[in-house]
This record gives sequence, structure tokens and C-alpha cells, in this order.
Amino acid sequence: MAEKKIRNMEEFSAVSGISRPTVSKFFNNPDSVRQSTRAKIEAAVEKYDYRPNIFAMNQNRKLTKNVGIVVPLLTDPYFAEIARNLEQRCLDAGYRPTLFSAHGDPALEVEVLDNLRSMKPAGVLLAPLGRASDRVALEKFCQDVPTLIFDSSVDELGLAFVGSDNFQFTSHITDYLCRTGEPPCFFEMKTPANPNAHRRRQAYLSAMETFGYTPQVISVEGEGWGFEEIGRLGGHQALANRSFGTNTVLCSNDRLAIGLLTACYERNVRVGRGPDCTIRVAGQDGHPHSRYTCPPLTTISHDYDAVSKRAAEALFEAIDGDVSPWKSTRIEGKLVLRDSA
Amino acid sequence: MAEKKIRNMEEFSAVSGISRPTVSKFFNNPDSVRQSTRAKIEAAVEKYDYRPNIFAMNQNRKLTKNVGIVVPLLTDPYFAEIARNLEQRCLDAGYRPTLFSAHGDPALEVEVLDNLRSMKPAGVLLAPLGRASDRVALEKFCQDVPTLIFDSSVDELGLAFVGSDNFQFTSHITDYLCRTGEPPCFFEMKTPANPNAHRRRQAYLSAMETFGYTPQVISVEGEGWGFEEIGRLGGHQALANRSFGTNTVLCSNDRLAIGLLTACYERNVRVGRGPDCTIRVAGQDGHPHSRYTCPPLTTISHDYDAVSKRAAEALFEAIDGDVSPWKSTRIEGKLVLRDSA
DNA sequence: GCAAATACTTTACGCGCGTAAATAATTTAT
DNA sequence: ATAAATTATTTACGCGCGTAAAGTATTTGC
Repeated sequence: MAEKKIRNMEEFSAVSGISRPTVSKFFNNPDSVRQSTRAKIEAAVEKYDYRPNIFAMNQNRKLTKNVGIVVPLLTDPYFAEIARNLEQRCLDAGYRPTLFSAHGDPALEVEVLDNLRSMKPAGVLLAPLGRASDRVALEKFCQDVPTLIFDSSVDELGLAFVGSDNFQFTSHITDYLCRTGEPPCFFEMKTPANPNAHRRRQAYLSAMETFGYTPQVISVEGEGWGFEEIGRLGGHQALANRSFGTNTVLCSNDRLAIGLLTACYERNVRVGRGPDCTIRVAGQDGHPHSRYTCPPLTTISHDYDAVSKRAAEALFEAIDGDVSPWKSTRIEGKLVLRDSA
Repeated sequence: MAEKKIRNMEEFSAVSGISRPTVSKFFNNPDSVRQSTRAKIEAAVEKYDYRPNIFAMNQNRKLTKNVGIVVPLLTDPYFAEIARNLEQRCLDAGYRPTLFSAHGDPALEVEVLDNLRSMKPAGVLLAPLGRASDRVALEKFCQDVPTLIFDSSVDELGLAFVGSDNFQFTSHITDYLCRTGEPPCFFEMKTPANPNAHRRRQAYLSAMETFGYTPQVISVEGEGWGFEEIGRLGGHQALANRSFGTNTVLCSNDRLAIGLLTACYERNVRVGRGPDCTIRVAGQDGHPHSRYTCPPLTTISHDYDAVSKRAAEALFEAIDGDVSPWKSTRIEGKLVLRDSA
């Protein structure tokens, strides 16, 4: 690794003594060439530190190994975590993942999809923004690119949907809360960005009905993606107004719960199931941070592994040509019992 | 928007009635063509929904508008936040940012840089992994691509360094803690991934000396990037062994502090400055989550805006040809007083 | 040792667009 | 209206690589 800089495959082919088409074949699959030539090329790679330009590679290829991963908001640790998971699975399967975030902005989401087209992806794993998404743009994209929808479903869009069973989430944790204490109130945002929130409210209402309790939904104001702050402010208001009809609050998601916990702390309201506690708080999502709240948050957690596994596998199968009708896979959550409820 | 699908600029040029080179010029800068032709092209864009392939665009361009942003770990909300900030500044300046994460893996960091080369970036904003980074690979990359280092400095690598003044961080918050109560112990990881940690320990030692106090450093075991858990486990141990010589603990970073807070909760140790509290805990970073711990975490916060602004501006200047010698800009942190200390 | 099979080289074109140079058309100024 | 300036078109090549076809060399089986 000292000689002059190799600028392209042509030059590399010259110094390696192997023709360019064969070199190209090698980089596509080292096993597709004879051992002796493979050795020569690998020696030259080592010596000249050459790597083909990945974008030029994909330019004229029938099928690329590119996979796009799109999430609504990377600053939300939940999405960061699931995205990291998906990236790993793509790499393990020999694909080349590229991560994008819409940063909570529908216009950016559309732009991301447009850019994604340019890289001729073999497939895309897309978690839509939700309510705010440009439906028409999403549909057009899905017509052109094999797209698997995850996290939040949009009708029968794309190849399939893989996500969590939000109905089961809320039913299950509501059940738990009812059995172990007073029935929960439901704490949510009035205008949630994510359609999963609606399912969770529905599930709460129906679970409460099943148990014969009167449901009580507290919907707090607030726009945007600062859920913790919305939960904190809404929590203060609810606590001040004594809006919670019972001593138990089930939050629509963990980030709201985290904000509510802070509000409780600030009002000197003890949270937990101990005798000195006046309120129980539970969340939903299994947010990476929920383990470290005080008290640690009882929640119902996404099965990150299962969701990412199913989503990735479903996409890869579709890429490999296994056509199957659209279907929705909803994976159950696991109750994580901690001190908050 | 109904006609047949336009596949490339050639076809688009045909249907728009404008020659391809002019169309190309238009997409590069709509103002560079006559109003009347601009109108025609824009009408055709609307009608046929055509967008040029961004990767083909950059293939043969002298200077692209691509900017790579590389962080060590996107699942850390601190990096997610600073990355989002940088992305926005790039967009505002007319650049096209692409975000990469090394996922805490030095090998992946090198791979990311190799891929980055393929997109012929005008410049790169790089937060190195730190200790684990492949120094040689980083140096080579910086020789080829205008690279600005942020967050964690590596000697005189790249165009310049912009980051926080870790020395000031620790001095300042140590000063605050000393003035308002017992002098702090310093809680850190034994083998931190990030070199900033060393500066912070040094700053602590020197600040304590200045005040005439005996410093006490508690270094806890733990590998990897799960700082909260490391802080929690280490916290339990330290509390059990009564390792903290005073009632005040300054953590090397907020994530460790968050873990320590959880350990305190789990041991029923009241944290804060109230009369019923037995320990004060402070962090460093101004982590997005620090506002929502219980008690809310007193910390010294990065000036996210200033760091990202200076970093982006410095890179853009270098891209514009303003050569200036390597320099290090370290921005002061702001003390954020909350209830934990 | 020979034919068949395999692997490689040569040649040539394509991907989608940037860009340069010469020419033609259009605008603006006079 | 005419010359000068501006803008558009035509033509042609380049970026770095994929890929197909035809021919040549090497390996393998018997």
C-alpha cells in the first residue's frame, strides 16, 4: 500500500493483471472467480487499497442490495433502537442498509422517499409518520418500490405490515392494572401523530367495558414530538384539577409517562405500588429509557427483536420473489413489571 | 400528472421541449435559465413528476453539495440531537446531508468512511468513536476529504475541531457544587470510550486542588455503550460500599448519572438538595433526557446550537476555499440548575 | 492426450447525468 | 432595424461501473 492512487476499476484492473469485467465479477461475489485469480485480486486490493464506488456500482445494476430504512424521528430512542435493529438484520442478510429520518416533517418524508428512488433500492422498510404522512406520495412510492411498512400501519399499503399488536398491548396492561389495584385512567394526547394511539384508546375503552368499569380518558393538549414535555404539562394540569378518577394512570406511551412521572415528582406525588404511594403510572412501548425512570416504569414492551426480524424477513422474501398477498402481522408485547405500577 | 412515466432527463427534456443541457442547468440552479424556459420546465416537472437521479447527478460533478455527518452511536440521544441539528444547518445552507452511525463499532466507522468517499462529499462532519477509532484510517480519510471533527478531538486531525470545553464544563460545575454544599466525588467509567472523559477527570482533579479539597474518583467497571446500566450497577456497588466520601457526586456524563439516580431510587436514597435528601447528584452533557429524571438532573449542558453552528460554518468556509490553519474551538457549557444538586 | 467444460479477455454498450465547445436562436440595447 | 449580448441547442465526451457477446485460454474428465 504505497504506489500511486488507483482511481477506478480500470486502473485497478491494470495493476492487478486481471481484466475489468472479471474484477467487477469478483467484487460482486469473490467466490465467482477462480481461486488463483481471486488471490491475485485480493493481493492487489491489499496493496493498492482500492474499493469500488458503491454508487457507480448500483447505477447500472439490475438488482441492487440496497435497502432503505425510514423512520419518522431518529431523536426518539424507540425509533433509533428499532432502526439499529433493522440495520443489523439487513447487514447480516447481505444487504446494504441506509437510514433516513423524516424528522417529524411530512414534506421531508416525501423528499426522503424521492431520494430513495435514486438509489434503486431492492426494498424499503418504512415506518410512516402517520396521520401527517402524504398518503398519495406513499402510495406512489409503494407502487414503484417493494416497501414493507412497520410500526404504524396505513391500510393495505406496500407489501405487508409488521408491527406491534397495539390492541393486545393496551388490553393486556389494562388487565394487569385492573387485577392489581384500581382500574386505570387513560392518559393520552388529544391529537396524536401516530395512529397507534387511536388503537390504544379503543383497546382501553373496550377492556374497561369488559371488566365492567367506567373508562376515563384524559386527553391533553400539545402539538409536535416533545411528548415528555406534553406529558409533564398535561400531568400538572390533570393533577391540579384532580382529573384522575382513580389512583392509576395508564399512559398512551412511555414518553408521555416519563413526563407524567416528572410532573408527579414536581408536585411531590409519590408514584408506585408501595403503601406510601398515591398513584400508579404505567406506560406502553418498552422505551429504552423506561428502565431508568424513578420509579422504573411498568410498561408493555414492543418485542423489538421479533418485530425487526419479521419485518426484515418479510421484505427479503418479497425481494426474492416470493409473492404473497398483503398481510398484517401484529406481534404481542411483553409486560414489564417495574415499580411504577 | 398522468402521462407515461419519465425515466430520465433525456425523456424529460423531450416532453418539456427544452434541451437536456439546459434542463440539467435548471436543476442545478433554476435561476440560471431564462424565466420563460424556467416556467416551461417547472410546468413539465409538475405534469410529469420528474426528479433527477441524485446519485447520477453527483457522479460526474466537480463539486457536489453532499455533506456526510458521522456519529459514533445514533441510539444515544445526545448524538441524535446534535446530528439533527447539523443536518438542519446543512439543509439551510443548501447542502445535502447524509447521516451515518458507526454503531459503536470501529470497523463500521471505517466502512462508513469508505462509503462516504463514494459519494464525493464536499465535506464531512465527523464525531469519531474516540479511543477505539482506527487512527490511520481516519487520517487517510481526512487527507482525501475536507473533514471537520466535532464532539471529540483527535489531535490535529482534519480541518479543525469544534466541540465543548470539557475542562470548563467540569471546572464550572465542580465550582458550583463546592460553593453550595460538600465537595463532589467524581463518578466515572474506568475505561471510557470517549476521550472527553479524561479531560473531565483532569478538570475535576485540578478544580478540587484549587479549592483545597481532596479529590475522590470512583471508577466503575463496564464495557460498551450501555452507560445507564453501568452507572446503575456501579452506583449500587458504590452505595453499598459507602465509597462516596461526601454527600455529593459529580458524574462524568448524564447517562451515568441517570443510572446512578436509578440505583439511588432502588436503595431508597433520597437525591436532591432538600433537607430530607442524603445525596446530591450532578451530571454533564445536558442530555435531552436530563430534564425528565426524578429529581430532574442538575447538569452542565452542551451548547448544542453553538457547537453545531460553529462546526457547520467552519466546514462551509473550508469548502468555499477559505483555507485557515487547524484550530480547536471549544465552547463553554451552561450550568442547568435543577433539583438533583 | 483429447474433447468438453470452465474461466478469462476483448469489445462494446448502457446507466443517468455533468459539462464543455461550437453553433443557432432569442433578447436587449442603441 | 441592426448590432451586441444573452440564452438555448447540438454534439460529444466523461464519470465509474454493470453486463452481454464472442473469442481465447485454462482446467477438468476420461
